[in-house]
Amino acid sequence: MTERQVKILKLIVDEYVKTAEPIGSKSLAKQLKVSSATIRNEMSVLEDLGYIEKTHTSSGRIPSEKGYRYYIETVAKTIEEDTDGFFEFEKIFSNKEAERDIIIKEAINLLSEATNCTAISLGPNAYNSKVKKVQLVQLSSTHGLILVITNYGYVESREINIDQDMDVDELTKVIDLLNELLRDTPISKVSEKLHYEIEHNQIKELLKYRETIVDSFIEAFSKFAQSRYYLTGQANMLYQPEFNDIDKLREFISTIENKEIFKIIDSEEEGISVKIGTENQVTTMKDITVISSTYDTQDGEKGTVSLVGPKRMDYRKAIPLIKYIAKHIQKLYEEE
Amino acid sequence: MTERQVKILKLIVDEYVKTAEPIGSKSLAKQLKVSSATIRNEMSVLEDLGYIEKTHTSSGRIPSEKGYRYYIETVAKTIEEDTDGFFEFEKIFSNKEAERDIIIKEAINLLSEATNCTAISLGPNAYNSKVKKVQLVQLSSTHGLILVITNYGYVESREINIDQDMDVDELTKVIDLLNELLRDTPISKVSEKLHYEIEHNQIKELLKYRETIVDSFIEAFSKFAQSRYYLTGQANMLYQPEFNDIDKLREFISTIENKEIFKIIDSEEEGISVKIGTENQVTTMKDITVISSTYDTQDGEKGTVSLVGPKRMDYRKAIPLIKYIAKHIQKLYEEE
DNA sequence: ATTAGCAATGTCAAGTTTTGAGTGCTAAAA
DNA sequence: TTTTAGCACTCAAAACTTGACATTGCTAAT
Repeated sequence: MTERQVKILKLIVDEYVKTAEPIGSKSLAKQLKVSSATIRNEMSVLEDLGYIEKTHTSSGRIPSEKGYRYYIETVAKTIEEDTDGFFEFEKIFSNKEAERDIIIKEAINLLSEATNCTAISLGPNAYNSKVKKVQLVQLSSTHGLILVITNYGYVESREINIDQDMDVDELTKVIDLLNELLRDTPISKVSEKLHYEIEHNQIKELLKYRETIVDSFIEAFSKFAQSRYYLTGQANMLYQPEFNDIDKLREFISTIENKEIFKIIDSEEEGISVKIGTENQVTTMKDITVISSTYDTQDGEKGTVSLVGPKRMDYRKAIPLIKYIAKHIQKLYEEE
Repeated sequence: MTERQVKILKLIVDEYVKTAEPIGSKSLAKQLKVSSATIRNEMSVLEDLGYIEKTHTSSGRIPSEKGYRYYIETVAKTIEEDTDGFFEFEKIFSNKEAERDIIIKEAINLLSEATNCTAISLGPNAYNSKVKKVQLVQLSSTHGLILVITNYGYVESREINIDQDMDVDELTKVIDLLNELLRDTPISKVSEKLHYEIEHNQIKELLKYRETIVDSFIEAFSKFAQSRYYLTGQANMLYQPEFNDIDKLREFISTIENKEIFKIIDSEEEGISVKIGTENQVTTMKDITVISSTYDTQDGEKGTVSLVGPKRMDYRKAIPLIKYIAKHIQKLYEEE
């Protein structure tokens, strides 16, 4: 590919991303100061090489998947440090007061709005997080609140009734025992461990409260099991011209709701990954691009930030943005 | 209106709800065992009375807003105790283990699915709930977790750093003090109260921790301020034929996202309310029906369950359903 | 009061024409 | 050798035409 051909490919991608219309030779001629005939010749070469394609014999060209791929590899990567216009995001991440989960949600919301795509945050698989502390807070003589706190600082609560025949001091002892027993136990192992201990009668005290306290704890733990994800902005996609066809939209939404994207997002790949169209193995996503970036928590866990949208996506904006967000979420975990 | 005319109106509504197509005289003739000409005469009367209308000169009839209104007042109200087919809902509400919020969410999800409309739950305005307890849980020598628990059992948490120069015993005292000071204070008044006490130097101890603890508390409180609502099922609306026109859909979604419906839902009306089309004062909702029902909590607070969808809605199903759900949510509060 | 019959009306789907943006090729110009 | 002007050709999208169809309103007969 000559330098000029690269330039033309670049322009085609940029323009097509903006307008969603096939690009003709005339419009490029103006920008490159050559005649449209010259552009046509070059386009013909680019088409033979597979970087662009026609929607029909006499239409302008649109980028092919290979074209996007090339664009991303060469063009987008060179501008990755361009964090201009990230002002709104800076504001979100510089808020030292707010809780991490809230900050992440806000960033994901803004990401979706800024790109008109669906944004997804897949938190570190909470199922693997560990118990830091369990606690009983007494609310009244008959009510209490069981709290479970993990090493990521997540809190789950369950209300319980305190029967009259329960002695508060004794309850406290049980909690202390549970704390001792469960500290640093992965959430996924809690249920197993409790049942084991109870069955082997190691802790007679627990038995007495089986029905109430222990079961409530297990309930609270199981909430963590649903891995923490946050998905937003399907409605923003309404404004993408590719979804003027409502059936496409329906298909897309149902793909998302069926959790099919998670197969793609939840991959093992490190760092940033861009899957364009058929590069996603799922057939319903042949016109969809998924960009995701992983981040590491302090504990060797991984989380993911992803963006799902049409192939015709503003990669130039989206890729640096996702890198930026992943980096900052990771920072949030480091500061802990 | 003669009895037969009522019968025809009823059939038109039922049929139109099912098919979304204008109803002609022929199809009704079969069911009523009279000729189509007779039906046409009757239809003509119904049209003069304003209960039905034509989409164009030679089309079948569709119900007008007045027609729906009549249908709801007479037909739907008589079948309100019909709780057949609520099996799935019974299952959700009979789960005594799950937390109230979870049950409500599940019910709202199912409501949206069962009706293909958007469902909204507007919880009792948490801003009016009261502080039941504040608590500090120490996680490590340098970290703590501040917890605020309200009379509805909601928990909000904020992590804080514990500086070395903070004495843990002293911290506990501060918490005790805060507990004493804030118990039963409406959330909305907390910030005000704290600032007042601090400025008037009533509690010198607080001053010292202003930056960290007190501010963290205020943060945690402010989370309650966003009144708790849960909105779901916009995607289900994709399957309503009225939204085959994507612009209508866009308009609808943006109405919802702009929180305009809350103006309508959050009304003072008691019990169930059905607003059809232009009965909603918002112009963008002239083709939309909103059904809502309030429920009471034990504390004289009110919550709302609502359903937003096209005017052509299955009122026969939706109205009893919403009544049923509101009733059961109210029960959840009573059992507390 | 009901019905059969029929002209009139407007939608929808299918087919046709027109328009215009865009291409590919060729031959001349640079 | 590269670039360009010119022109015939292609196809999609928009505009228009047509005919089939459902449905109405009316009239006159039952």
